[in-house]
Amino acid sequence: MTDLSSELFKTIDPERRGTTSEEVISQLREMIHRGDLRPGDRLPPERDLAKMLGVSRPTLRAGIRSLAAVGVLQSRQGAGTFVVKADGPPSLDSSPLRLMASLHGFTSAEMFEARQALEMAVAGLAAERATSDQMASMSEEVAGMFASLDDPEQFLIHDVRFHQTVAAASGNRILTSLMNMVATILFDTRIKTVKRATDLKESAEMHRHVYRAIREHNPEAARLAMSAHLSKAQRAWEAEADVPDNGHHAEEGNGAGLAP
Amino acid sequence: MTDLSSELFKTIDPERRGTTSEEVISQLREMIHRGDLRPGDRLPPERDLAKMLGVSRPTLRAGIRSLAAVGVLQSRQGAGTFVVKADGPPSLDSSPLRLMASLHGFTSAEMFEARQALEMAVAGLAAERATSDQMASMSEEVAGMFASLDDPEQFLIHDVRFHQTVAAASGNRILTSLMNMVATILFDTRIKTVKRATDLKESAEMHRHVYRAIREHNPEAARLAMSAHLSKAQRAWEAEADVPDNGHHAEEGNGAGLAP
DNA sequence: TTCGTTAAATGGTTATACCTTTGAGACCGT
DNA sequence: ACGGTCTCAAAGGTATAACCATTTAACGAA
Repeated sequence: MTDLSSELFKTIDPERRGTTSEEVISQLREMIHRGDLRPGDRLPPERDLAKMLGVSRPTLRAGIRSLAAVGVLQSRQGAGTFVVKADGPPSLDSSPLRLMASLHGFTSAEMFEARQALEMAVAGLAAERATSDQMASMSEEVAGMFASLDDPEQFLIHDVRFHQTVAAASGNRILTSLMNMVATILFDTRIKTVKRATDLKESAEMHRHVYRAIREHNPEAARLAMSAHLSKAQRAWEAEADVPDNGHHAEEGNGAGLAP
Repeated sequence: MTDLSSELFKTIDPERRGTTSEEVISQLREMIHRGDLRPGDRLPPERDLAKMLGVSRPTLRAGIRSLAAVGVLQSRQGAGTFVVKADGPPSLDSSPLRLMASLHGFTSAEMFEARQALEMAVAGLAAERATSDQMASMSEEVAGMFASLDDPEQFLIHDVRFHQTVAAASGNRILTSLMNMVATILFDTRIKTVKRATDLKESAEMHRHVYRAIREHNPEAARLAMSAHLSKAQRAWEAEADVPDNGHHAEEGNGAGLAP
């Protein structure tokens, strides 16, 4: 089975029973899966844990570091190593995606499109499930946008919070995580675009349309409103950044790079 | 700006200029962003690279390990450390998501829903952009399914390949990666379900509907066909696994856990 | 030429020592 | 008795050095 899996997917060889540090990773993952380690828990000191697992401290540290790199563990010098706290919306680290964007030369257009797809899905679900509290939060953020038409930075804060509220209202934390992952990467870009934005009012209006569709429990309308909003945002960015629309799967260099 | 970002997103403190190993990670990321390191390239030996960066070998290894954990680098004993090759569809490691599923108690329902949303988006895009070659591949896989109605494992292979072909045809590698990430997690589940599947013919038919919609360049039809297919698949799994449908955002324990 | 052997290169592991930060308890002054 | 400061143990971070295991390729014998 696992062999079949490795043929079809490029998975990172689980349970290879090969290197020692991979064994450590497996052990720690087991502890988490079994529930021995719960969010917020503190791991035993490295020196002790190393003895328990029968490995040297550097090897243990290698395993811990791998888990820390993917956002599962977090080490604080002098304090200890903790299982990451699960408060609020869970968040996947976006640096892997960021690196992959550099490696494969992802274009901003692709990023925007991915975000649009995710936000549309999330908006549709939110229209089906949003609680009145969540809708109230959305309304507040929209109001905040209208109140910050002359303060781009403040506007952006309400903007982001609105989208996160919608995501939360979707009730699907996986889609929420993925959306945040992509949105985080586009954030740096947005903060620059918004600075000189001249159409904040229109943007606020479009957010209001999304909110209304969700309030009306109209998924399709919510999807369309969200789509329109993001398309507009993308066009605004492209116009400002002077980036030619080079089709969908651009394979030329990364002229429209993502990193500053 | 970065401060603002850390308030809104839970990002892993970039550029903290704090610990040495983080500095190493930044350096390596810079090299990749700048293009000094390209996919498939081999890094200098650890001993040399450590001297170049002015750090000790364990510290350098810590940085390398972090990057390897997120799938950017890959070390092979005796051979060297390489920047991951970018052939075929790029793939994000799914273990972070897997771990997060355990930590937060994600339900299979959420996983299915996320997959459905991603596959729908991808199918819609594929209907707009699929080349004739890609459509030919899809057709082949569908034919393969019909030819394997009595061989569940073989059927599943064609099934997976069909979905990957559709994803590739979407022209969006980010959505493709995210989709694979979620699909990988559900794979183990599916391989068990399919074994005793009695409705392979119906499943093949539904795949054919997706294919036809894409061939007709009808995005909406493709989305709906894909949605129908996955809904059916989910219901089949739920029925077989005897998992009660506990609403959308189930917050009770993880009775319908993902790991075996 | 071809195949097997061997040796150098390279990542993986261990051991040990020391530094830096953290956090809490002891201590002292008010 | 209260509060602030100090000190020190604990814990993670880094460095050095040595050795192991695997891979690769060069080398030599058939």
